[in-house]
Amino acid sequence: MIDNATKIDSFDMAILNALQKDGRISQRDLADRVGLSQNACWRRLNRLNGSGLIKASRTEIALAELGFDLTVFVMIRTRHHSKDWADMFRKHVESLPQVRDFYRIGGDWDYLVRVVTRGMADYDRFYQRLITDVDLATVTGFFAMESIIENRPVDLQALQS
Amino acid sequence: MIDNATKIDSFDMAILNALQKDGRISQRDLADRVGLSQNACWRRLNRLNGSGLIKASRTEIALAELGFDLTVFVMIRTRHHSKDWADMFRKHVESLPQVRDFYRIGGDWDYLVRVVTRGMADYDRFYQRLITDVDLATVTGFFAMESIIENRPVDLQALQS
DNA sequence: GTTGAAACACCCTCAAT
DNA sequence: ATTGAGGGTGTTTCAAC
Repeated sequence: MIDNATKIDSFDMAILNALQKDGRISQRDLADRVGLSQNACWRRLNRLNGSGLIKASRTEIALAELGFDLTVFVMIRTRHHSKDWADMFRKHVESLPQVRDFYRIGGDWDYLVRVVTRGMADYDRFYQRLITDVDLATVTGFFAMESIIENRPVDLQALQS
Repeated sequence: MIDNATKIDSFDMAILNALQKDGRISQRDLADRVGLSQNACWRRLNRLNGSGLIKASRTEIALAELGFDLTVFVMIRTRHHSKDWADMFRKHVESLPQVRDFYRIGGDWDYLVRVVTRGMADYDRFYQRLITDVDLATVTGFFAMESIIENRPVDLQALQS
């Protein structure tokens, strides 16, 4: 899906870095920040937009202030390991609106789901729907007491040391 | 921190919903989508920007394509439960660049950290630094085999059923 | 890669309804 | 709440270097 001919240099990295932190930065400020002219920066941005490296731009909402104040990490162990069952289970989990992240993981557990709910009653609605008509071996929820860091941008230019 | 006088109606919810999905949507398209005039939409957007409900706008990068292809959920059990120790531990974890999310959780474990690394060697750098000079009871990593859903917007208007 | 300029789209404000 | 219009800002393209 990514154009492998796309070569990414440190200017591109700086652009992506800045966009991660602030998706609304103006092209003038972006150009200043990375040390390019507005024109050159625009050309690179255009290339990056076409490269597939930029997935989306999202506004982050203070969900807790709107009542979505309970985050739960749900670890799931399944009993079935066929392709068909896995496909069915995926669709089932994707259909639950409280789900924000959904990973297939290795180790003791098979899946990890991060759900954001409007309090415990809403979490229980999620849980009841999760286990309805689906045969799961174990389901355990780890309740977030405090979000210390959420969705922190990755430093693309960090030295590998 | 939130102005409690701010009343949020279904138009505001629709605006926040749209911004979650696309933080770069033009005000014209946004107004069309939520069914308001551009002018009315702008006024609401202004109010929302001042309300604290809008935290940030971030561009999501295809990190795996840039080599950041290993996501690990790290569960941590501590041995110390004083305020001072907790403050020190927080700063320690925040200083590690691979950390994207950091929660204090309830249940069997004390903390959950989501890290994104450039492969296993980079994860091991994180791990070694994590346990250096810090006395942890247990550290277990759950390695993501597949990201099925990542950072899905919350449907603010979903019926509570 | 750079600057500068023109054309266009978008944002913000205001007036009137 | 709405439409419409004007001015300022930001984006995009182009020409020249």
